[in-house]
Amino acid sequence: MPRPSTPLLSPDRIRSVALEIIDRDGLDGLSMRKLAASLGVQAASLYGHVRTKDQLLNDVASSILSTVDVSGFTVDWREGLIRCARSYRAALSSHPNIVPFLAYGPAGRDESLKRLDILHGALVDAGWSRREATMIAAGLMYIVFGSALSSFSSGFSADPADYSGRYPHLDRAHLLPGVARELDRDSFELALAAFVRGL
Amino acid sequence: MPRPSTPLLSPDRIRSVALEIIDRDGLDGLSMRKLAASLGVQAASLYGHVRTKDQLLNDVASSILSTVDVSGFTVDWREGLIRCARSYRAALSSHPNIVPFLAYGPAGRDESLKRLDILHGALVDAGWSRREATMIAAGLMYIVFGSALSSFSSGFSADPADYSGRYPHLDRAHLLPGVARELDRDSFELALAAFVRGL
DNA sequence: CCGATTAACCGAACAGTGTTAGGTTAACTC
DNA sequence: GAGTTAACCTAACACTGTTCGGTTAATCGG
Repeated sequence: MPRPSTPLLSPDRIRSVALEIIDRDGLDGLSMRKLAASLGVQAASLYGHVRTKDQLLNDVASSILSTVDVSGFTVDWREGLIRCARSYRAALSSHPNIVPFLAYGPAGRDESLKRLDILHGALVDAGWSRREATMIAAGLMYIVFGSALSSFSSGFSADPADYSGRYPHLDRAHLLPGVARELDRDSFELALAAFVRGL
Repeated sequence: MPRPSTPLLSPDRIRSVALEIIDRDGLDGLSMRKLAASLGVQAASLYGHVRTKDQLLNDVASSILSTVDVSGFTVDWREGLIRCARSYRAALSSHPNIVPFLAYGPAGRDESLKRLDILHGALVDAGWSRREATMIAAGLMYIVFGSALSSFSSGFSADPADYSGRYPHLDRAHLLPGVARELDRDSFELALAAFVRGL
């Protein structure tokens, strides 16, 4: 195929289809050839619009992080922290398969830094020292990313035989998958509430 | 080379050299061929001792998690939580490059479940309901894994130009790499203390 | 002590990966 | 209408994890 009359590809379309594949098939399920096929194109053509796969994943991640809302600091800083954390978690947990990728790179994504900047400023305005503000923001991210990994409750087997006898206190762990979603949410809320209250 | 007089490979040696490579070259720096070369052997030979690369990584991860100490619950549960979390973090932060791998799989690693079982049991003994114990353990893992990702302070650039102007409150973020280690530790301690105090 | 079996390693290959170089043609610009 | 640019292509490179079939040494049974 030579140059088509109307372009088949655009950075936006590439990103959005890439995210669809990641959501459906997981992070390892995304290959440049597969992505190209979904776009009706050959793999090499992608490189006219995207510098590298890693960069593409960064862009996808940024587009997700850009939905995070940190505008809730008008009330008070505790409530602001809680709203910010909830928004972060909501963004990540709607695309859980990309979270392992976030675990790799530095947090130097622009969308992430912008929100961190606002968070940091609001905490300083509320009377915390700069160093304290940094640590509090870090702690909040620990809880957000830790819960987004959700390598906890959703990682349990549905087979009772995997636990009975071997782990005396986990004899009901096989029930976890059925309620993993709400348990994850409740665990997040508990951790968040305890953290903010304990500050 | 035919069968050598004394075997060159053993699961232990493979695991230990694999971990060396991961610590030195990162998670992506480990390939079966490179691992084999470091062991003075061809890649195919590894498969007589290891089922698959994924399984090998799981074994390496388990060997790290097996160093986590959860025996500190004799005092009281708050102190027990703190000691357990510190031990977990120490284990992970001494091999940070393997943490992204942990973000992938389910938490169904035996070494992890054994310690979770003890933690859960101790919390129930301390008077928490089973559900509360599960959520508290989850929250603790959030903080441990979130901080182990350390995609926070160690992910900042050392170039002031990356921040000045663009992020008004992060104008000293370029100083972070120099103090990242202690700042990460202090942030972890702050988050941990706040979480436990807030329960 | 000898024969059969098993264990440990190797070479070569397969299918798949990200990425690049060079070619072809349509659309746009002057 | 000629020249340039942009968008796609085919083909290839150097990798990846993994498997198959072969070769030889160590080990075990009689």
